[in-house]
Amino acid sequence: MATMTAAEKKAEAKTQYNAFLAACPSQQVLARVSGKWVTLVMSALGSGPDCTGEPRPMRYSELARVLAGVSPKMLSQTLKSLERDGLVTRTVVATVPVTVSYELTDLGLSLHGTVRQLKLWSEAHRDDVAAHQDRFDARTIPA
Amino acid sequence: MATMTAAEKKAEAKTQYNAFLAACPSQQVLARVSGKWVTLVMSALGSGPDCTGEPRPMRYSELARVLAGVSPKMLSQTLKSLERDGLVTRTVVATVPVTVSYELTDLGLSLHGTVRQLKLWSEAHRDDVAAHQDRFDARTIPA
DNA sequence: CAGTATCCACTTAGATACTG
DNA sequence: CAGTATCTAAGTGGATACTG
Repeated sequence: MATMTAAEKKAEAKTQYNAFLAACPSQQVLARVSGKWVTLVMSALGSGPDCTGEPRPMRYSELARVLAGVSPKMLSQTLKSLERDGLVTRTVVATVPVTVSYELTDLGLSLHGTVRQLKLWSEAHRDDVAAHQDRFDARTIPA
Repeated sequence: MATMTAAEKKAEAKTQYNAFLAACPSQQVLARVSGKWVTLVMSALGSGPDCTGEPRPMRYSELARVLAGVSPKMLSQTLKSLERDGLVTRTVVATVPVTVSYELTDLGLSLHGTVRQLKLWSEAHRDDVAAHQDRFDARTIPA
């Protein structure tokens, strides 16, 4: 039906693009890393509670304390996805009550290192960005 | 009122944490970069339509064509936020009808380079991650 | 051409309460 | 201690129609 051709072509183009999007490596990492808590969990695990130390394993409750404000749901969800991706290990010690500790894998550590690069960029350019924002807002809002 | 103390302490801790979160540089870049279209726009502008060329300016409609499936709303919104952050420039040429072109700034180019690192990590480790996911799912789902 | 305006759908995160 | 279950709020992206 010729009447559908335009819409069909559009839909098809979009499907193809979504496929490309889904396959795009940078999109995948970005999606993984951009969850609200994932970088914070990885930071805690990768640099200690104060983000300035050595990588070390931490327990669930310790993470919950360090990441003040995280709900059990989000912490659990975040840790599970990181475990699924092979970025952290989950170790259960059969004490009573049970003890669970989480630790970055080598893979997780390497991603942490890469994300650190982004962080360094941010620290290096945050003033730049803020200045641009101010100028932009000054030009657009007051009108 | 003593009955509110626990809730108050919790709220305060959360406020403090949100402040930390807001101040955390890596969170800021992540938030900026993780919009669905921002890396795609930056890629198009930074590597040409096929992601393998040189940085060059592109027009609104050209971006809309290359990023098949993007709505005018999202493209406009994405470009505006990138412009606000000083990552792209918006140039209006007073032809008729009007012509607008967008181009990465040096700042935008440098962020593009940093994000490229993430992309390289992803390409290097995607099989690793997929393998972990498969093993994880195999262990958890079939139970 | 280069957007803006409006309305809707979906995903994501948080609060809260309960369990092995 | 280490979570799970449920419900709700909020933010984010999409479809569509219209404008300077």
